[in-house]
Parts: sequence; structure tokens; C-alpha cells
Amino acid sequence: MSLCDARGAQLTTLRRQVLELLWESGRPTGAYELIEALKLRNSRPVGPPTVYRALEFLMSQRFVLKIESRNAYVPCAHPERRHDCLFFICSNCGVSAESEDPRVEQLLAEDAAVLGFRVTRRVVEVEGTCGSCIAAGPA
Amino acid sequence: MSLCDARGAQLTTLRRQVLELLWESGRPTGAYELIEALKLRNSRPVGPPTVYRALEFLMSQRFVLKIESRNAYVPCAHPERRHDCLFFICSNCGVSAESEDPRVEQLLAEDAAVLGFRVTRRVVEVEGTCGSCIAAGPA
DNA sequence: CAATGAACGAAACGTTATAACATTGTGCGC
DNA sequence: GCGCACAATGTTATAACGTTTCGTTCATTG
Repeated sequence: MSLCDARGAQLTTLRRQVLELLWESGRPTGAYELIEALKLRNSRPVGPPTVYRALEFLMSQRFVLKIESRNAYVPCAHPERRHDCLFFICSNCGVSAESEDPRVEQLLAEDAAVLGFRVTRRVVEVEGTCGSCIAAGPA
Repeated sequence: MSLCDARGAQLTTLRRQVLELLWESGRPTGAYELIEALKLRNSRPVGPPTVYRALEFLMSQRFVLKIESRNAYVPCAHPERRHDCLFFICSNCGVSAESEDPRVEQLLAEDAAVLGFRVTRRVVEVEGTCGSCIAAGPA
């Protein structure tokens, strides 16, 4: 965990806890769910700004990513590499799969270039039904 | 406007007003901004559910799309065709450009197929600086 | 004219996120 | 150890976004 190190900044107890909770959750998790979980784990409750600050830090370090279409947060599978993620989010079970596809990045870069647009961030979220849920039966 | 017709449903005054406001705005517009605008235009104020219902209708008819990374809404440039949109959103001026790229759709479909994932919706939003803002100078 | 069903109004509430300011904690030079 | 500076966190309040619930209007149509 801290092998990922803190490049110039501190992975404090609180920040590590938030990151651990996200890993343990196994699916995109809202900030207020994290607040609840921290309350259970810590006796002392934490306020929204505290959790949002921790998330902001973790996102700045690329340990965590936000799923915009869900207002939820997931740990990044590859924090060490700078890359753009691609999410497949199951509407049924709520699980998200992080993926990446350099070809998509390339195409978006081309499209941006045509518009004279300088890209700073890409949000690619695909919603649908995951393989497990399809297999589990037609719900 | 109503040339786009209402396929089985009604484009009422309220719904048309919301759509017009979105066109007039020229950039992604939040639901509460629409509420404010409707208040000015109508004397009688409307509540959040009213606007959200109108937006839901307009989205179901593909007249309007939601920008997830902004919690804001934009009129769809091509309501008549079913297609997946691709947004380029300027962090500086707030303007969004709707585009589309079948190649991106194709790649995402391939990636989904590999995962055994059935796609229902795609969110592709590219954030950055638009050509105009770049030209206007390094802010 | 009832009956029906879609659209809208209104009040309250729930969820997500941030502003503003106070406090604590930690390293560091002295 | 003392005081400084700065990062991190705590606290309170509020902004921004969205939904539930229930009641009312209004246009059909039998």
C-alpha cells in the first residue's frame, strides 16, 4: 500500500483508511458511505470535508478515481502508471471494472486535435450488465 | 423545434421552455439554473421535481443529454438519430462541444465484448481547454 | 358528464459537495 | 525545550443536486 509511496506528500492514517475502505468495498463507494464506515472503525466521527479532502489527495496521487456517473470513488488498479481509465459499470450489481485502451485514448486525442482542444482529463464510463449478472440469469 | 415531433408523447409548454432555455444557454446548464430561468420567464415559480421531470422526458426523447462530470444538461444536436455522444468540455469557458466518433463506439464495444459485458449506455466526456480559450491567451 | 391517465404543483426530505474558520500536529532552526 | 511555519484535520454551516410523496389540473374519450 505505502509501497506506492507518497511522492512528496504524506499517506496519513486517515488517508490510508479511506484507501483501504475503498479496496475492501469492492465497488464504487460514495463519500458518505465512507463517512459511515470511518465512524464504525474510528469511534470518533469524521465530517464530510475531511473525507472529501482525503479523496482529493488520493485522486491527486492517482490512488483513487471518481466515477462521475455514480458520484462514487474507486481505488485505481495501477496507481504507479499515469494512464486514463475506462470503466465498465454494472447497473445490476454495482461492480465496476477498470480497464484501459490506448486506442480509445488515441482516437479521442485525434478528435480533440481536430477541434484544437487541449485535453486535461478523460471520462469514459460504460454502463450495462456485467458477465456475472448476465450468467446469473435474466433479472 | 416541434418538427422533431413527439413520438407518442407531448412536447408541452414547460418541456419546450426547458429545451429552449438549454439552447439559449449555449453551455451545459444545471437543473437549478433552469429553475431560476423559468422563474424569470413565467412569474409562477417551478419546483425541482417539475424541472427534473421535464429533463427526464427530454432525455428519454433524446432531445437532451446529461454531462455527468458537471451535473449539467445540454440539448442534443442530433435528436433524430440514435447515437452516442462524445463531449469536449472547456474548463475555462464552460462551453461543451458535442461530437461523435463511431470508431470509439466500436472500440468500446470490442472491449465490452471481451469482458462479456452488455452495454446500455456510454459516457465519454473529455475535459480540457477549447480552441477559443487557448487562442484568447494563456489564462 | 363521469372516468381515466398524463402532466404539473408543492412541501418536505435525502444526497453530494464545499466554504470558512478554528485547531492540532509535526518538523525544524535556534 | 521554544517558537515558528506549514500541513493536516476538526467543526459548523451552507450550497448544490436530486427524489419522495401526495395532491391537483387538465385534456381526452366513452
